[in-house]
Amino acid sequence: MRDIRETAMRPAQPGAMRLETGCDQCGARASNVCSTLAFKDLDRLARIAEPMIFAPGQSFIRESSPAEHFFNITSGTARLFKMLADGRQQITGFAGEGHFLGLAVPTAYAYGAEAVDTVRLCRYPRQRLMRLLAEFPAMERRMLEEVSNELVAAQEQMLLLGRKNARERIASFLVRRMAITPLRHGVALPRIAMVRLPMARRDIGDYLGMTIETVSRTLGTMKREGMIAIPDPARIVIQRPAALLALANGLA
Amino acid sequence: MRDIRETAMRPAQPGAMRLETGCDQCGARASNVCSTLAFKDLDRLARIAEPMIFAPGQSFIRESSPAEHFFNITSGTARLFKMLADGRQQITGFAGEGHFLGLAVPTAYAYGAEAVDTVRLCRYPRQRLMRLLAEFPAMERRMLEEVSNELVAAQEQMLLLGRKNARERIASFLVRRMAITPLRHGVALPRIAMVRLPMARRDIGDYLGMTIETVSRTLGTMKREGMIAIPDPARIVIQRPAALLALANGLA
DNA sequence: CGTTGTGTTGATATTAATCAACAAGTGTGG
DNA sequence: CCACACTTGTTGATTAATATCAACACAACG
Repeated sequence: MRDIRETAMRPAQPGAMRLETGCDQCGARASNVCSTLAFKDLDRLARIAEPMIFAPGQSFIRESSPAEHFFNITSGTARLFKMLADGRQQITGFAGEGHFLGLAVPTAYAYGAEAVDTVRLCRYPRQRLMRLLAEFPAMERRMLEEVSNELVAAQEQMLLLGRKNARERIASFLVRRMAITPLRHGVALPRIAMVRLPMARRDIGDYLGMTIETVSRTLGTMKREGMIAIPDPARIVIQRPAALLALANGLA
Repeated sequence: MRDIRETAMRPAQPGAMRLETGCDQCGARASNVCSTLAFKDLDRLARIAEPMIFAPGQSFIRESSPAEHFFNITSGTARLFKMLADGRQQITGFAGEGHFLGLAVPTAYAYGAEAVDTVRLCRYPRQRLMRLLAEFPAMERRMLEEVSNELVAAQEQMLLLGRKNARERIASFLVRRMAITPLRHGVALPRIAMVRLPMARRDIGDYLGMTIETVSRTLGTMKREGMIAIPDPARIVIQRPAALLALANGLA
């Protein structure tokens, strides 16, 4: 693990500086920590960051362990999960580039985290980061915004888990993923979209509250209906986005 | 709706003042907005508060409507819910005395809110409150804390909805409610506890992702097993708290 | 070239939903 | 005051959806 390098980008507005953290090792960048920090603050933040890299399957947060660190993913996808004693697992979310982990944890982590594919991230000692944060109200506001977004997503997921059937769950998942996939020109609903699924069927099931068999069967049915195509298990082509969206919202 | 009255309590620490908001009309108090505001700040906050009262069943937040207000419940219980077009409903949480509503909403409310029993609350114009907040970092931190707690609860609920069976869901619900009921001396797990359920079976079902029939049947089974007693539909006596807790965590 | 992991598909079991009936409580109007 | 409608909760019978158990195809890998 080598030194972190911080980059000051061209100011979006006069007097404002965009923060970008990354690491020499992986070359990745995350630019969503805070948008209004002074140059010297960037420096102080970067100085306490520890860049790390994790292979697929590696765990980097253990549920219920003391929350000593704060994480900022720079590339790859991680699964965040809660477990029951008998091994039943619920994935509460997937965290990708730019996501924060360890925000909503007063003392102990409320969930575990594992790398889905190769994950690069920057780790910050929690105490030191918190002391820094206290000095930068803008950063605190950015964190509130981030946690709020997560909460909205969590509420949406509760609706899915509590009230949607298998087809609607898969459709909702694909629609959400479609939004995550970077779209050219920011078009909201392209005629045909490709969704990448870096996670295994097991993870999709544990995220949507169903078994791998039901995930597979439901995808198979949609494929037979011409709603989607599956060139390989990790890629889904959305052939009828409008129909999928309607299904996701229980309108079909 | 009359004037709001603000009360300055004896300072917990020198220089710190505890905030308490309430309304003359209902007499209720909520003292958890912020614990470290100067006296003049209390005054400014209280000046923009609008005390309101809602009868059982009344709606005071409509899903997807512009988030123009921020709410602080002073007494009673409200249900927060999301709906699908065909009427399926998921209650994302119950909000009681001291809870904040409308925090995690950038532009539009992500959920609707209705009074379960008689609800008294203080409403704050969002814009004006936000301007005030910007001046009080302590308050912003308190909000982050609140949203974080909600997020942790939401993740716990995802585990429940995605992976627990009917018995485990009901057990988890009762255990959670048990924690909410104020306990004398703060004892964590009393030998016998009483849980009040101000909400109807319909609401419990919509919260736990099951039908009213399954809620009723599951409670009936637990009663027959001697795990709980049901003096009337709105009160549950926990007769074997340890067994209930084990069941809630999937250990039975 | 066997081994292992992943995804798919089929047959069966199980859980909870649905449909239905009814009891008890509540409010209304005559 | 009673008759009535209406709501809520409970329980029973049946159905439907998904889980479970099982087999197998296929790719990756030593």
